[in-house]
Amino acid sequence: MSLPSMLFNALARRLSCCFPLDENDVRAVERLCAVPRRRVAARREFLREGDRPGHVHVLLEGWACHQVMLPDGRRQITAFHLPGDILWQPLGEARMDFSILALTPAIIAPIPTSALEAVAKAHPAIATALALQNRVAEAVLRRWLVNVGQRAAFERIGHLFCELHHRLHAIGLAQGNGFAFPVTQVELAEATGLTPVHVNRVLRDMRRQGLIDLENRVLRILQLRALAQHALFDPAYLEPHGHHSAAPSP
Amino acid sequence: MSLPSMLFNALARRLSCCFPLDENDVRAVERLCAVPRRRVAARREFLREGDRPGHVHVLLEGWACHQVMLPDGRRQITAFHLPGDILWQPLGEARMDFSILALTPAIIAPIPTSALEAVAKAHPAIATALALQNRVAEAVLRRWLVNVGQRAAFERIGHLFCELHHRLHAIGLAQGNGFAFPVTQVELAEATGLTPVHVNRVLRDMRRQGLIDLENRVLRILQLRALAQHALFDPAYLEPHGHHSAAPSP
DNA sequence: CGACTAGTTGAGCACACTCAAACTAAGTGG
DNA sequence: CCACTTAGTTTGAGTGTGCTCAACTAGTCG
Repeated sequence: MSLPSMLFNALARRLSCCFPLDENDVRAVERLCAVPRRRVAARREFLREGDRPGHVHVLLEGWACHQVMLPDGRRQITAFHLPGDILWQPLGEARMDFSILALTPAIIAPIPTSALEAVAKAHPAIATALALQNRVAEAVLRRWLVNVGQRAAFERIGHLFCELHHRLHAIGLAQGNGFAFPVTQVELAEATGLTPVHVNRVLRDMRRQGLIDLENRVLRILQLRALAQHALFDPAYLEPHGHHSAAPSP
Repeated sequence: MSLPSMLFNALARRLSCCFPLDENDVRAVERLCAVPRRRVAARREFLREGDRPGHVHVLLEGWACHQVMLPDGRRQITAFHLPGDILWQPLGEARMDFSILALTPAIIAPIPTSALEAVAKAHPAIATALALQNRVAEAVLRRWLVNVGQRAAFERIGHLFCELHHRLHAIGLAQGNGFAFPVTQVELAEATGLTPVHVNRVLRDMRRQGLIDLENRVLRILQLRALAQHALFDPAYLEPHGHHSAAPSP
């Protein structure tokens, strides 16, 4: 709890979850974000597969997601992003292999790649934090694959709820066990590889079991321990510090 | 075809698929790999979830895979790795969130992190190639999620075959449309989120349709175009050069 | 030769899908 | 202000893809 109170900048707050930053680092991050912001409406796809954006895109406010569309219209959401997350970082000639969509009205900081590189060079702690954040994002993606590949519908949704709660809590956006949850059931289905109808039924079951309470875009996890246990959620993959939260499988 | 004939080093060959290396770079990569090799038997899990290995692990010969095990024994393969791939790169205090298993007898080069960093600093092309390889690995992971989340069994397996053919071809390990394929049906099932029984039936159908020929650990794709079309395979995500191989969805 | 691993096939079942129809809430325009 | 639209959620009924359980074959190795 109680993040250092000076951390009003979303990126600095997020990075200091990955690696400790001193006041100097934090100020450098804040300066980095002092660029003309880009405001994006909810449900707008503001970066597209095939694009080659010239800036590092940092999400300062709101939720966003990564998605891949198949030619026949099927759609897979491959990541949810929260304030402080880096949505895309240009690298060489590489094109984006997915699109980015805002899930709420969002505020983006488009940072010149050169500026980020300069700051990373001058502040090793920031460079480390950025690399670790990237590593965690990859671990989350891997976990989603495990989810969709191995788990039943109930577990998939439960695991996703636990993951989001954990991440929101880390950046101070979860009051207790409740938090704003702007994801529709259709999007939840596209993220978990299920159909919207089935997602609805699973949510109904979770409510009946008293595990969650979800209405008006607010999700409250009533029995976090039970939900995590049922979904086989182990937050170790979200911690880049090398602490072990639980013993791995025997 | 015809890779530069001097590229006998698997890592150099792989990296030069991502970004052009000159002779100097190639020699630096070769020196980097001049460390005591680690030989691993087939089916040995040689790096485990929770470990914090001190070296960069490069696969020089053979196949390997990443896998995540759930406490109840379910297992998801999250990546296949081919010669020249980087299996794991230490970063800060981060622990591995998956295990690495050899699928054939394999040869690994454990490279000190500091040595790799020094070479990357002295050879910007190598640094770029490494970053791009990493980016491609992430794109492959994302595609696997799309596969398992959105595609039917036939498409999943077809897509995987197309991906592996493409990657093997790039490093010169596919003669025509045939290549050594050491993956068992059980492993194929664990990679695609299916059961071994169902994988078997899908393979039977593919054979009956004359799409593939798989026996004695050799896979031959008889109708690459047809298979790619049926599996909605678009290799754009495997190319870090920014070329567009096909138009994205309309 | 027995033990083990990998692959193959059959029969029956179930989890999640499809199709279809209400229903609610919020926004829009006449 | 109310009809109308649209997006999101909810429920029912029937279906099918892929799963489970089980048995059997073929190859390999000690």
